[in-house]
Amino acid sequence: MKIKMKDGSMREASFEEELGRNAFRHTTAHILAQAVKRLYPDTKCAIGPSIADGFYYDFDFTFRFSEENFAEIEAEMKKIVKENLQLRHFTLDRNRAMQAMEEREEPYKIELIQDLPEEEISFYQQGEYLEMCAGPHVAYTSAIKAFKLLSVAGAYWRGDEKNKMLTRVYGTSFPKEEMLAEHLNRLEEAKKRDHRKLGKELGIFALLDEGPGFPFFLPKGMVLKNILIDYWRKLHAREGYVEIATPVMLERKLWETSGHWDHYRDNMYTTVIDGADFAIKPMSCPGGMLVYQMEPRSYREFPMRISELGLIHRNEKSGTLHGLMRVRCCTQDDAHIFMTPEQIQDEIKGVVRLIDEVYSHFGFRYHVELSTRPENAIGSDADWEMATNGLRNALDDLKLPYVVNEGDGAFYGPKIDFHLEDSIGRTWQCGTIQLDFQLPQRFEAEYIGEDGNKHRPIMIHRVVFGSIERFIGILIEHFAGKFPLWIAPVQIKVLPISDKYIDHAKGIMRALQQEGLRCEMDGRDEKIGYKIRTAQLEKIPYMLIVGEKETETDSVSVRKREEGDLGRMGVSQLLDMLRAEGI
RNA sequence: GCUGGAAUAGCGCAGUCGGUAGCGCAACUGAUUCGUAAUCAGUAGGUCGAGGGUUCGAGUCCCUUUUCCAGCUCCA
Repeated sequence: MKIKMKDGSMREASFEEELGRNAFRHTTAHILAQAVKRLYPDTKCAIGPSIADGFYYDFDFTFRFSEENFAEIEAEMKKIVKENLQLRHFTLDRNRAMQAMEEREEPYKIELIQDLPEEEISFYQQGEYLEMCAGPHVAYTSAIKAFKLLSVAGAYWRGDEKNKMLTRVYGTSFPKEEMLAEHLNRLEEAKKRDHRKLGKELGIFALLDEGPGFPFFLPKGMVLKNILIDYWRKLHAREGYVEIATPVMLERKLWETSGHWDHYRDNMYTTVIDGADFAIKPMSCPGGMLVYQMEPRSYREFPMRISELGLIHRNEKSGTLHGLMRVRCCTQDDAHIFMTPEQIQDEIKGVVRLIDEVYSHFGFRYHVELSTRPENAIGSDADWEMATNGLRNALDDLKLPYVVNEGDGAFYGPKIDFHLEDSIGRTWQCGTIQLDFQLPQRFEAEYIGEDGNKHRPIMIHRVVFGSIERFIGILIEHFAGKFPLWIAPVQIKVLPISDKYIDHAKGIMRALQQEGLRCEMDGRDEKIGYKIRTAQLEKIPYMLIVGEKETETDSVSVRKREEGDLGRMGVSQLLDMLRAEGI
């Protein structure tokens, strides 16, 4: 494909390359806008970029727009493609650009021009349609062979909730019909992995009207949660952490000292006890500080790694809740590390390695972001710079690629975030490492240094899972509910062929339970095919079929979730096989 | 929180023009005793999310509200 760049030059790029794909989708967005203007000339256009899997365009319609309008627009878009319009690129100086947009009565474009620094403003024109746009674009509209409008939603003008809400139309496009069909199919498949659907089907968790955003963990979910916690405790003991638990609810004065009462008030649940204000903790750090403060501390204790599985509550806005991924109450696998300035680099690196070990263990791919000072920050510029550099240097030392998120840090310090992907490619922050100079200062924390003088410790907040709830959500989608043996809530189901073999089946089940395996039996009066079907739908890793032959020879027929029938074997042979897989 | 959509049996869904709620699976009972993804028959199950209104009559129309879904904003 030929691509027309902003500077007027032409480049060759295929759809497989980001440049080509973005130009392709971006051009489709222009075709959408052109069709909309033809059909509903009073509509005002805002912006229409390409995104990961397609494109969108924000419009200000004069009527109630809905998906029912899609057919009409898609028909008009097809016409525009067929007309094979050339995309002409040119620039206008600020005055003429302004004039052109005023003539066309495009108030959003005018606002954009006012904020643009350039003197020469880039435009693309296709047929009668003129768009102020930095491009790049494909050369002719006929390149867009396959496209589809997907959904419509509200979006604030310039992403600011104080601004007017516009109507965003999402769509996608491909050079071939088959590619579009394949993409739509993939979206359907992804929906089947949705942790909210699977979490319900597999009996892992529930969200009820009585507790919006407060998940109920069902027996199988609790098994999963406890396995993750066991794994986590083992790792942290190995890494030299000590574990504490601090109260869920603490007095207002503590939150005033920590700064949360001023900076996090809207998100905290509060109550009154004996006339005093209390807040349910939205994070565990202030409680952790109190533990640090209980005794005089020495540099000899450093680095002091104190972990806590903290049950935290945050009053998240109703519209932001999302299954287990975004909840109002969750368990953070928190830890606070107190140290000397010299220990910063090594400690951060240690935590990064730990997080990498855990994510790799589950087979996750992740990306790292460094978030810098936000607007509502507390603390001096110098502290922020030192803290930010500390994180940056550690990442550079480890040669870990990362993107910088300007202004996205916590109010008390910068952070490194680890993001994991869900089934449809949305990413969720899980692990985070935050360097904090503020809290030790606010609590006037101290330690006695080698020189015998008092010093202020440096503090790291860090989580590996992030929230265990969110991590479980990611796990469900990552494995599509087919958990590996070691975390499967039910590892084995024994299926007697008829009730004549129930006694033998029960014996097998008990023997495996004695070995610490999570094992159930399906003793219903059903045919074996039906029991297998049920167990497969429950996504249980191993099924043991027990009938006449097995009872006579004291064996089991093993069926594996993915591979099917593995043949007959004795229980000890089965155990060897399971141990080799990891249980 | 904002914009738009949705809510009917445990789950997945149908319900026409406003006329007294149905299907499949699951559950339960009985028959069946079976070899790697659904045996057959029967039974029971619903203040149609909640509250108000219009009407002779509301699952259906109107208002309020709760929750969920998509996106925005915000965030682990």
